[in-house]
Amino acid sequence: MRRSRYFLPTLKETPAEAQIASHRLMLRAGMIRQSSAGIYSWLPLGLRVLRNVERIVREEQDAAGCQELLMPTVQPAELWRESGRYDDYGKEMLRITDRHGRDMVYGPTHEEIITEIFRSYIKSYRDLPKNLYQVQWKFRDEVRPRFGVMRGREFLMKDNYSFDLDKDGSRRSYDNMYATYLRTFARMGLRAIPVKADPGAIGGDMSHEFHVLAETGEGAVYYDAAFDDLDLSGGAESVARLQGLYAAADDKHDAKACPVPPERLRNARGIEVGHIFYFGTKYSAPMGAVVTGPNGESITVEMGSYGIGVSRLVAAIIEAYHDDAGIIWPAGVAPFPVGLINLKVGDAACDEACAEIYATLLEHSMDVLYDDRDESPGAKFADMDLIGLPWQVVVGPRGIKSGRVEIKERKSGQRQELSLESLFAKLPGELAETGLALLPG
RNA sequence: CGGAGCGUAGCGCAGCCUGGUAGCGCAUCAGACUGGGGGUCUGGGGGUCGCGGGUUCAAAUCCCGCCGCUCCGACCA
Repeated sequence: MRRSRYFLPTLKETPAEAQIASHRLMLRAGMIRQSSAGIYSWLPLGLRVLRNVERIVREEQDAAGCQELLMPTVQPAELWRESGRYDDYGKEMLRITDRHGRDMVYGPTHEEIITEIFRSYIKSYRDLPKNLYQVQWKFRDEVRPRFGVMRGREFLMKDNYSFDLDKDGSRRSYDNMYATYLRTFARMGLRAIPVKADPGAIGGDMSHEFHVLAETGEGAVYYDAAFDDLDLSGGAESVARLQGLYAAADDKHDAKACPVPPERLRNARGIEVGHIFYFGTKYSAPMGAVVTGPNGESITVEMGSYGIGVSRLVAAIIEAYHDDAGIIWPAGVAPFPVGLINLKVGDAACDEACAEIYATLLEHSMDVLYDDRDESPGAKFADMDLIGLPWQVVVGPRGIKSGRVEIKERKSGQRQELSLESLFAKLPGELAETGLALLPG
Protein backbone atom coordinates (compact mmCIF):
# COMPACT_ATOMS: atom_id res chain seq x y z
CA MET A 1 0.00 0.00 0.00
CA ARG A 2 1.31 3.40 -0.89
CA ARG A 3 1.41 5.61 2.15
CA SER A 4 0.56 8.65 0.05
CA ARG A 5 -2.78 7.06 -0.79
CA TYR A 6 -3.45 5.19 2.40
CA PHE A 7 -5.85 6.70 4.89
CA LEU A 8 -3.52 6.89 7.85
CA PRO A 9 -4.00 10.08 9.87
CA THR A 10 -1.12 9.95 12.34
CA LEU A 11 -0.80 12.62 15.00
CA LYS A 12 2.35 14.21 16.29
CA GLU A 13 0.65 15.50 19.39
CA THR A 14 -1.23 13.47 21.94
CA PRO A 15 -4.94 14.09 22.34
CA ALA A 16 -5.61 15.34 25.86
CA GLU A 17 -8.15 12.73 26.88
CA ALA A 18 -5.90 9.72 26.43
CA GLN A 19 -4.61 8.54 29.79
CA ILE A 20 -2.88 5.27 29.01
CA ALA A 21 -0.27 4.29 26.45
CA SER A 22 -2.49 2.11 24.29
CA HIS A 23 -5.19 4.74 24.00
CA ARG A 24 -2.66 7.46 23.19
CA LEU A 25 -0.89 5.32 20.64
CA MET A 26 -4.06 4.10 18.96
CA LEU A 27 -5.17 7.69 18.47
CA ARG A 28 -1.74 8.87 17.36
CA ALA A 29 -1.26 5.95 14.99
CA GLY A 30 -4.56 6.72 13.31
CA MET A 31 -6.12 3.41 14.33
CA ILE A 32 -9.33 4.63 15.90
CA ARG A 33 -11.55 7.67 16.05
CA GLN A 34 -13.85 8.34 18.95
CA SER A 35 -17.46 8.82 17.98
CA SER A 36 -18.97 9.26 21.43
CA ALA A 37 -18.08 8.10 24.92
CA GLY A 38 -16.81 4.55 24.68
CA ILE A 39 -17.78 4.20 21.02
CA TYR A 40 -15.17 4.18 18.28
CA SER A 41 -14.70 3.95 14.56
CA TRP A 42 -11.89 1.67 13.49
CA LEU A 43 -9.78 3.36 10.83
CA PRO A 44 -7.98 1.27 8.19
CA LEU A 45 -4.80 0.62 10.15
CA GLY A 46 -6.68 -0.24 13.32
CA LEU A 47 -9.07 -2.46 11.46
CA ARG A 48 -6.19 -4.44 10.01
CA VAL A 49 -4.96 -5.22 13.50
CA LEU A 50 -8.45 -6.02 14.72
CA ARG A 51 -8.89 -8.44 11.83
CA ASN A 52 -5.56 -10.10 12.60
CA VAL A 53 -6.57 -10.64 16.21
CA GLU A 54 -9.89 -12.02 15.02
CA ARG A 55 -8.14 -14.35 12.63
CA ILE A 56 -6.01 -15.88 15.36
CA VAL A 57 -9.03 -16.24 17.62
CA ARG A 58 -10.97 -17.96 14.83
CA GLU A 59 -8.17 -20.33 13.95
CA GLU A 60 -7.91 -21.46 17.55
CA GLN A 61 -11.67 -21.79 17.93
CA ASP A 62 -11.91 -23.86 14.78
CA ALA A 63 -8.97 -26.01 15.87
CA ALA A 64 -10.75 -26.64 19.17
CA GLY A 65 -13.78 -28.02 17.39
CA CYS A 66 -16.03 -24.98 17.65
CA GLN A 67 -18.21 -23.85 14.78
CA GLU A 68 -18.80 -20.25 13.86
CA LEU A 69 -22.21 -18.67 13.50
CA LEU A 70 -23.42 -15.10 13.76
CA MET A 71 -26.22 -13.88 15.96
CA PRO A 72 -27.98 -10.53 15.86
CA THR A 73 -26.92 -7.50 17.86
CA VAL A 74 -30.52 -6.49 18.42
CA GLN A 75 -32.49 -9.06 20.36
CA PRO A 76 -36.09 -9.40 21.54
CA ALA A 77 -36.63 -8.55 25.21
CA GLU A 78 -38.92 -11.57 25.38
CA LEU A 79 -35.99 -13.98 25.49
CA TRP A 80 -34.41 -12.02 28.30
CA ARG A 81 -37.62 -12.20 30.27
CA GLU A 82 -37.61 -15.95 29.79
CA SER A 83 -34.16 -16.32 31.30
CA GLY A 84 -35.04 -13.88 34.04
CA ARG A 85 -32.25 -11.48 33.13
CA TYR A 86 -34.35 -8.68 31.67
CA ASP A 87 -34.82 -7.25 35.13
CA ASP A 88 -31.51 -8.46 36.55
CA TYR A 89 -29.17 -6.92 34.05
CA GLY A 90 -29.83 -3.33 35.02
CA LYS A 91 -28.99 -0.14 33.22
CA GLU A 92 -25.93 -1.59 31.59
CA MET A 93 -28.22 -3.16 29.02
CA LEU A 94 -29.26 -0.81 26.25
CA ARG A 95 -33.00 -1.10 25.82
CA ILE A 96 -34.68 -0.07 22.61
CA THR A 97 -38.25 0.07 21.41
CA ASP A 98 -39.03 -0.64 17.80
CA ARG A 99 -41.77 1.05 15.75
CA HIS A 100 -44.35 -1.47 16.87
CA GLY A 101 -43.62 -0.68 20.48
CA ARG A 102 -41.87 -3.99 20.97
CA ASP A 103 -39.14 -4.08 23.62
CA MET A 104 -35.73 -4.92 22.20
CA VAL A 105 -32.24 -4.89 23.62
CA TYR A 106 -28.86 -4.30 22.02
CA GLY A 107 -27.18 -7.51 23.10
CA PRO A 108 -24.61 -7.25 25.89
CA THR A 109 -24.07 -11.01 25.48
CA HIS A 110 -25.81 -13.87 23.71
CA GLU A 111 -26.70 -16.70 26.09
CA GLU A 112 -30.41 -16.24 25.49
CA ILE A 113 -30.22 -16.24 21.71
CA ILE A 114 -27.92 -19.23 21.49
CA THR A 115 -30.05 -21.20 23.93
CA GLU A 116 -33.12 -20.42 21.87
CA ILE A 117 -31.36 -21.61 18.73
CA PHE A 118 -30.12 -24.73 20.42
CA ARG A 119 -33.47 -25.74 21.89
CA SER A 120 -35.21 -25.31 18.53
CA TYR A 121 -33.03 -27.81 16.72
CA ILE A 122 -31.16 -30.10 19.07
CA LYS A 123 -33.43 -32.78 20.44
CA SER A 124 -31.23 -35.83 20.96
CA TYR A 125 -28.35 -36.62 23.30
CA ARG A 126 -26.64 -38.08 20.24
CA ASP A 127 -26.17 -34.57 18.87
CA LEU A 128 -24.10 -33.55 21.86
CA PRO A 129 -21.66 -32.07 22.55
CA LYS A 130 -21.92 -28.85 20.58
CA ASN A 131 -19.79 -25.77 20.79
CA LEU A 132 -20.77 -22.71 18.78
CA TYR A 133 -19.00 -19.39 18.56
CA GLN A 134 -19.31 -15.99 16.98
CA VAL A 135 -17.34 -12.78 16.73
CA GLN A 136 -19.86 -10.03 17.19
CA TRP A 137 -20.23 -6.49 18.50
CA LYS A 138 -21.68 -6.13 21.95
CA PHE A 139 -22.99 -3.10 23.73
CA ARG A 140 -22.82 -2.60 27.46
CA ASP A 141 -23.83 0.83 28.64
CA GLU A 142 -20.94 1.22 31.05
CA VAL A 143 -21.32 3.92 33.63
CA ARG A 144 -17.82 5.12 32.93
CA PRO A 145 -16.18 4.05 29.71
CA ARG A 146 -12.48 4.86 29.65
CA PHE A 147 -9.07 4.04 28.25
CA GLY A 148 -10.19 3.98 24.62
CA VAL A 149 -11.21 0.57 23.35
CA MET A 150 -9.95 -0.99 26.57
CA ARG A 151 -13.27 -0.26 28.19
CA GLY A 152 -15.60 0.87 25.48
CA ARG A 153 -19.35 0.62 25.60
CA GLU A 154 -19.37 -1.00 22.19
CA PHE A 155 -16.79 -3.74 21.80
CA LEU A 156 -16.01 -6.71 19.64
CA MET A 157 -16.15 -10.01 21.42
CA LYS A 158 -15.65 -13.61 20.53
CA ASP A 159 -18.19 -15.56 22.51
CA ASN A 160 -18.90 -19.23 22.44
CA TYR A 161 -21.26 -21.58 24.13
CA SER A 162 -20.90 -25.24 24.95
CA PHE A 163 -23.71 -27.73 25.31
CA ASP A 164 -23.10 -31.05 26.99
CA LEU A 165 -25.11 -33.96 28.27
CA ASP A 166 -23.65 -34.00 31.76
CA LYS A 167 -21.23 -32.34 34.11
CA ASP A 168 -18.27 -34.41 33.04
CA GLY A 169 -18.80 -33.47 29.44
CA SER A 170 -19.24 -29.86 30.35
CA ARG A 171 -16.07 -29.97 32.36
CA ARG A 172 -14.22 -31.31 29.32
CA SER A 173 -15.62 -28.48 27.23
CA TYR A 174 -14.54 -26.00 29.88
CA ASP A 175 -11.02 -27.36 30.07
CA ASN A 176 -10.81 -27.47 26.30
CA MET A 177 -11.57 -23.75 26.17
CA TYR A 178 -9.19 -23.10 29.05
CA ALA A 179 -6.33 -24.56 27.01
CA THR A 180 -7.55 -22.94 23.81
CA TYR A 181 -7.49 -19.53 25.46
CA LEU A 182 -3.91 -20.00 26.60
CA ARG A 183 -2.91 -20.89 23.06
CA THR A 184 -4.85 -17.98 21.60
CA PHE A 185 -3.24 -15.36 23.80
CA ALA A 186 0.21 -16.90 23.45
CA ARG A 187 -0.06 -16.56 19.67
CA MET A 188 -0.45 -12.83 20.13
CA GLY A 189 2.66 -12.70 22.24
CA LEU A 190 0.71 -12.37 25.48
CA ARG A 191 1.13 -14.17 28.77
CA ALA A 192 -2.33 -14.47 30.23
CA ILE A 193 -2.71 -15.83 33.74
CA PRO A 194 -5.93 -17.77 34.35
CA VAL A 195 -7.39 -16.71 37.68
CA LYS A 196 -10.45 -17.92 39.53
CA ALA A 197 -13.17 -15.37 39.26
CA ASP A 198 -16.63 -14.40 40.32
CA PRO A 199 -19.11 -15.37 37.61
CA GLY A 200 -21.03 -12.13 38.11
CA ALA A 201 -24.06 -11.43 35.96
CA ILE A 202 -23.45 -14.41 33.68
CA GLY A 203 -23.92 -16.71 36.65
CA GLY A 204 -22.76 -20.20 37.41
CA ASP A 205 -20.38 -21.89 39.76
CA MET A 206 -17.03 -22.07 38.01
CA SER A 207 -15.24 -19.31 36.22
CA HIS A 208 -11.76 -18.19 35.21
CA GLU A 209 -10.61 -14.82 34.00
CA PHE A 210 -7.52 -14.52 31.84
CA HIS A 211 -5.39 -11.58 32.81
CA VAL A 212 -2.52 -10.01 30.95
CA LEU A 213 -0.35 -8.47 33.62
CA ALA A 214 0.10 -4.75 33.08
CA GLU A 215 0.41 -1.78 35.37
CA THR A 216 -2.48 -0.12 33.61
CA GLY A 217 -4.70 -3.12 34.23
CA GLU A 218 -7.99 -2.35 35.89
CA GLY A 219 -8.24 -5.44 38.04
CA ALA A 220 -6.06 -6.73 40.84
CA VAL A 221 -5.01 -10.36 40.74
CA TYR A 222 -3.32 -12.54 43.31
CA TYR A 223 -1.34 -15.53 42.21
CA ASP A 224 1.20 -18.12 43.17
CA ALA A 225 4.70 -17.04 42.15
CA ALA A 226 5.02 -20.43 40.47
CA PHE A 227 3.08 -18.98 37.55
CA ASP A 228 5.98 -16.71 36.72
CA ASP A 229 8.08 -19.70 35.70
CA LEU A 230 5.41 -21.64 33.87
CA ASP A 231 4.78 -22.12 30.21
CA LEU A 232 1.39 -20.52 29.64
CA SER A 233 1.21 -21.21 25.94
CA GLY A 234 -1.35 -23.97 26.32
CA GLY A 235 1.06 -26.72 25.39
CA ALA A 236 3.53 -28.09 27.87
CA GLU A 237 1.65 -27.46 31.10
CA SER A 238 -1.47 -29.46 31.69
CA VAL A 239 -4.74 -27.74 32.39
CA ALA A 240 -5.11 -29.73 35.58
CA ARG A 241 -1.73 -28.58 36.84
CA LEU A 242 -2.47 -24.93 36.10
CA GLN A 243 -5.93 -25.10 37.63
CA GLY A 244 -4.38 -26.62 40.71
CA LEU A 245 -2.26 -23.54 41.30
CA TYR A 246 -3.68 -20.62 43.14
CA ALA A 247 -4.64 -17.50 41.25
CA ALA A 248 -7.63 -15.34 42.04
CA ALA A 249 -9.21 -12.07 41.07
CA ASP A 250 -9.41 -9.67 43.98
CA ASP A 251 -13.14 -10.24 44.48
CA LYS A 252 -12.42 -13.93 44.91
CA HIS A 253 -9.26 -13.55 46.96
CA ASP A 254 -9.53 -13.95 50.69
CA ALA A 255 -6.29 -13.11 52.48
CA LYS A 256 -7.23 -15.32 55.43
CA ALA A 257 -8.18 -18.36 53.40
CA CYS A 258 -5.43 -18.04 50.82
CA PRO A 259 -3.42 -21.30 50.56
CA VAL A 260 -0.33 -19.61 49.18
CA PRO A 261 2.27 -18.59 51.77
CA PRO A 262 2.83 -14.82 51.77
CA GLU A 263 6.34 -15.02 50.36
CA ARG A 264 5.04 -16.83 47.30
CA LEU A 265 1.96 -14.72 46.79
CA ARG A 266 2.14 -12.18 44.01
CA ASN A 267 -0.18 -9.23 43.68
CA ALA A 268 -0.36 -7.49 40.33
CA ARG A 269 -2.69 -5.58 38.09
CA GLY A 270 -4.12 -7.27 35.06
CA ILE A 271 -6.12 -6.61 31.92
CA GLU A 272 -8.94 -9.10 31.63
CA VAL A 273 -8.82 -10.35 28.05
CA GLY A 274 -10.91 -13.47 28.46
CA HIS A 275 -13.45 -15.01 30.77
CA ILE A 276 -14.84 -18.52 30.81
CA PHE A 277 -17.87 -19.78 32.68
CA TYR A 278 -19.43 -23.08 33.50
CA PHE A 279 -22.98 -22.43 34.61
CA GLY A 280 -24.77 -25.75 34.31
CA THR A 281 -28.47 -25.33 33.64
CA LYS A 282 -28.84 -21.66 34.53
CA TYR A 283 -30.23 -20.89 31.08
CA SER A 284 -31.12 -24.31 29.75
CA ALA A 285 -33.54 -24.96 32.62
CA PRO A 286 -35.67 -21.81 32.46
CA MET A 287 -35.53 -21.74 28.68
CA GLY A 288 -36.24 -25.40 28.18
CA ALA A 289 -33.10 -26.55 26.38
CA VAL A 290 -33.56 -30.26 26.82
CA VAL A 291 -32.61 -33.34 24.84
CA THR A 292 -33.92 -36.85 24.93
CA GLY A 293 -31.54 -39.25 26.62
CA PRO A 294 -30.73 -42.88 25.76
CA ASN A 295 -33.61 -44.16 27.86
CA GLY A 296 -36.12 -41.70 26.47
CA GLU A 297 -35.83 -39.36 29.41
CA SER A 298 -35.60 -35.58 29.19
CA ILE A 299 -32.19 -34.18 30.05
CA THR A 300 -31.57 -30.50 30.60
CA VAL A 301 -28.26 -29.68 28.91
CA GLU A 302 -25.22 -28.40 30.73
CA MET A 303 -23.87 -25.17 29.38
CA GLY A 304 -20.82 -23.00 29.53
CA SER A 305 -19.92 -19.73 27.88
CA TYR A 306 -16.57 -18.28 26.96
CA GLY A 307 -15.60 -14.77 25.98
CA ILE A 308 -12.57 -13.06 24.51
CA GLY A 309 -12.48 -9.29 24.27
CA VAL A 310 -11.22 -8.97 20.72
CA SER A 311 -11.17 -5.18 20.52
CA ARG A 312 -9.76 -4.96 24.03
CA LEU A 313 -6.96 -7.31 23.01
CA VAL A 314 -5.72 -4.79 20.48
CA ALA A 315 -5.21 -2.33 23.33
CA ALA A 316 -3.79 -4.99 25.63
CA ILE A 317 -1.19 -5.96 23.05
CA ILE A 318 -0.11 -2.35 22.75
CA GLU A 319 0.12 -2.05 26.54
CA ALA A 320 2.46 -5.02 26.45
CA TYR A 321 4.42 -3.96 23.38
CA HIS A 322 5.41 -0.33 23.02
CA ASP A 323 8.23 2.03 23.79
CA ASP A 324 8.65 5.80 23.85
CA ALA A 325 8.61 5.98 20.07
CA GLY A 326 5.42 4.03 19.55
CA ILE A 327 3.89 0.62 19.09
CA ILE A 328 5.94 -2.55 18.56
CA TRP A 329 3.62 -5.11 17.01
CA PRO A 330 4.28 -8.77 17.67
CA ALA A 331 4.31 -11.06 14.65
CA GLY A 332 0.89 -12.04 13.44
CA VAL A 333 -1.06 -9.00 14.52
CA ALA A 334 0.98 -6.24 12.85
CA PRO A 335 -1.10 -4.29 10.32
CA PHE A 336 1.70 -4.74 7.79
CA PRO A 337 4.71 -7.00 8.29
CA VAL A 338 7.05 -4.53 6.68
CA GLY A 339 7.32 -0.84 5.89
CA LEU A 340 9.33 0.61 3.05
CA ILE A 341 10.73 4.10 3.45
CA ASN A 342 11.84 6.18 0.51
CA LEU A 343 13.99 8.89 2.04
CA LYS A 344 14.23 11.00 -1.07
CA VAL A 345 11.10 10.87 -3.15
CA GLY A 346 11.78 12.38 -6.53
CA ASP A 347 15.31 11.07 -6.69
CA ALA A 348 15.36 8.75 -9.69
CA ALA A 349 17.63 6.14 -8.14
CA CYS A 350 15.69 6.01 -4.85
CA ASP A 351 12.33 5.91 -6.59
CA GLU A 352 13.47 3.13 -8.86
CA ALA A 353 14.95 1.01 -6.09
CA CYS A 354 11.81 1.44 -3.99
CA ALA A 355 9.57 0.52 -6.89
CA GLU A 356 11.57 -2.63 -7.42
CA ILE A 357 11.56 -3.62 -3.76
CA TYR A 358 7.88 -2.80 -3.46
CA ALA A 359 6.96 -4.93 -6.46
CA THR A 360 9.13 -7.79 -5.29
CA LEU A 361 7.63 -7.78 -1.80
CA LEU A 362 4.16 -7.88 -3.27
CA GLU A 363 5.16 -10.70 -5.58
CA HIS A 364 6.05 -12.68 -2.50
CA SER A 365 2.75 -11.84 -0.85
CA MET A 366 4.37 -9.51 1.61
CA ASP A 367 1.90 -6.79 2.46
CA VAL A 368 4.02 -3.68 2.56
CA LEU A 369 3.34 -0.10 3.55
CA TYR A 370 5.44 2.04 1.24
CA ASP A 371 6.07 5.55 2.51
CA ASP A 372 6.35 7.43 -0.75
CA ARG A 373 5.37 10.81 0.65
CA ASP A 374 7.49 13.87 0.09
CA GLU A 375 8.31 14.34 3.76
CA SER A 376 11.50 14.80 5.74
CA PRO A 377 13.36 11.63 6.67
CA GLY A 378 12.80 12.31 10.34
CA ALA A 379 9.07 12.57 9.89
CA LYS A 380 9.00 9.26 8.08
CA PHE A 381 11.12 7.43 10.63
CA ALA A 382 9.08 8.77 13.50
CA ASP A 383 5.84 7.86 11.79
CA MET A 384 7.01 4.36 10.95
CA ASP A 385 8.20 3.80 14.52
CA LEU A 386 4.88 5.08 15.80
CA ILE A 387 2.79 2.60 13.86
CA GLY A 388 5.17 -0.13 14.90
CA LEU A 389 5.63 -2.35 11.85
CA PRO A 390 8.05 -5.17 12.71
CA TRP A 391 10.42 -4.44 9.84
CA GLN A 392 11.50 -1.34 7.97
CA VAL A 393 13.32 -1.27 4.68
CA VAL A 394 15.04 2.09 4.32
CA VAL A 395 16.09 3.39 0.94
CA GLY A 396 18.09 6.61 0.82
CA PRO A 397 20.50 8.34 -1.52
CA ARG A 398 23.49 7.63 0.67
CA GLY A 399 22.97 3.87 0.61
CA ILE A 400 21.87 3.75 -2.99
CA LYS A 401 25.18 5.24 -4.08
CA SER A 402 26.86 2.09 -2.85
CA GLY A 403 23.97 -0.09 -3.94
CA ARG A 404 22.72 -0.81 -0.44
CA VAL A 405 19.52 -0.53 1.51
CA GLU A 406 18.98 -0.70 5.24
CA ILE A 407 16.85 -3.21 7.07
CA LYS A 408 15.73 -2.29 10.54
CA GLU A 409 13.96 -4.38 13.13
CA ARG A 410 11.51 -2.29 15.11
CA LYS A 411 11.71 -4.37 18.26
CA SER A 412 15.46 -4.34 18.77
CA GLY A 413 16.31 -1.28 16.75
CA GLN A 414 18.92 -3.46 15.10
CA ARG A 415 19.94 -2.29 11.62
CA GLN A 416 21.74 -3.98 8.82
CA GLU A 417 22.82 -2.82 5.41
CA LEU A 418 22.22 -5.14 2.51
CA SER A 419 22.81 -5.00 -1.18
CA LEU A 420 19.66 -5.12 -3.26
CA GLU A 421 20.77 -8.48 -4.58
CA SER A 422 21.06 -10.04 -1.15
CA LEU A 423 17.73 -8.52 -0.13
CA PHE A 424 16.08 -10.10 -3.13
CA ALA A 425 17.90 -13.34 -2.49
CA LYS A 426 16.19 -13.50 0.88
CA LEU A 427 12.74 -12.91 -0.52
CA PRO A 428 11.86 -16.31 -1.93
CA GLY A 429 13.17 -18.08 1.12
CA GLU A 430 13.21 -16.94 4.69
CA LEU A 431 11.41 -13.67 4.15
CA ALA A 432 8.53 -15.07 2.19
CA GLU A 433 8.08 -17.96 4.58
CA THR A 434 8.10 -16.17 7.86
CA GLY A 435 7.78 -12.60 6.83
CA LEU A 436 10.07 -11.92 9.73
CA ALA A 437 13.43 -13.27 8.83
CA LEU A 438 14.95 -10.31 7.09
CA LEU A 439 17.73 -10.25 9.59
CA PRO A 440 19.88 -13.29 10.22
CA GLY A 441 19.89 -14.30 13.87
C1' C B 1 -24.86 7.07 40.09
C1' G B 2 -21.92 10.42 43.80
C1' G B 3 -17.58 14.01 43.49
C1' A B 4 -14.33 17.26 40.27
C1' G B 5 -13.07 19.59 35.75
C1' C B 6 -13.20 20.94 30.67
C1' G B 7 -15.83 22.50 25.80
C1' U B 8 -12.17 28.54 21.44
C1' A B 9 -9.44 25.89 13.64
C1' G B 10 -7.84 18.80 12.40
C1' C B 11 -4.45 18.34 17.23
C1' G B 12 -2.29 20.94 21.60
C1' C B 13 -3.47 25.43 23.91
C1' A B 14 -3.76 31.09 25.24
C1' G B 15 -7.56 34.83 25.64
C1' C B 16 -12.32 34.84 30.19
C1' C B 17 -10.75 37.16 36.42
C1' U B 18 -11.07 43.21 34.70
C1' G B 19 -16.89 42.78 28.33
C1' G B 20 -14.71 46.48 23.12
C1' U B 21 -12.33 43.83 15.47
C1' A B 22 -10.58 35.77 17.82
C1' G B 23 -4.93 34.55 18.68
C1' C B 24 -0.32 31.10 19.12
C1' G B 25 2.33 26.37 17.98
C1' C B 26 1.76 22.04 15.13
C1' A B 27 -1.03 20.16 11.07
C1' U B 28 -3.09 21.70 6.19
C1' C B 29 -2.71 24.30 0.94
C1' A B 30 0.73 26.78 -3.04
C1' G B 31 5.77 27.54 -4.44
C1' A B 32 10.94 27.00 -3.66
C1' C B 33 14.98 24.90 -1.19
C1' U B 34 16.40 20.51 1.59
C1' G B 35 17.23 15.18 2.16
C1' G B 36 19.72 9.27 7.10
C1' G B 37 15.57 10.74 12.95
C1' G B 38 9.29 15.05 13.18
C1' G B 39 14.22 20.31 8.16
C1' U B 40 14.09 25.79 6.13
C1' C B 41 11.92 30.08 3.75
C1' U B 42 7.83 32.88 1.44
C1' G B 43 2.72 33.26 0.80
C1' G B 44 -2.38 31.43 1.74
C1' G B 45 -6.92 28.93 3.63
C1' G B 46 -9.60 27.38 7.71
C1' G B 47 -13.87 29.62 13.56
C1' U B 48 -22.14 29.66 14.34
C1' C B 49 -15.74 30.52 20.55
C1' G B 50 -20.68 23.26 22.45
C1' C B 51 -26.26 24.73 22.22
C1' G B 52 -30.28 27.91 23.98
C1' G B 53 -31.78 31.99 26.74
C1' G B 54 -30.64 36.44 29.71
C1' U B 55 -27.83 41.14 31.19
C1' U B 56 -25.46 45.10 28.17
C1' C B 57 -24.62 50.21 23.39
C1' A B 58 -21.45 45.80 22.98
C1' A B 59 -20.61 38.84 25.31
C1' A B 60 -15.57 33.77 23.83
C1' U B 61 -15.53 36.83 28.41
C1' C B 62 -20.84 38.09 33.18
C1' C B 63 -25.68 35.20 34.70
C1' C B 64 -29.24 30.91 34.03
C1' G B 65 -30.49 26.32 31.68
C1' C B 66 -29.25 22.28 28.62
C1' C B 67 -25.92 19.05 25.91
C1' G B 68 -21.24 16.76 25.25
C1' C B 69 -16.56 15.05 26.87
C1' U B 70 -12.76 13.88 30.54
C1' C B 71 -10.94 12.61 35.40
C1' C B 72 -11.58 10.30 40.71
C1' G B 73 -14.77 6.47 43.33
C1' A B 74 -18.83 1.95 43.39
C1' C B 75 -19.73 -2.18 38.47
C1' C B 76 -17.71 -5.19 33.85
C1' A B 77 -15.06 -8.87 27.83
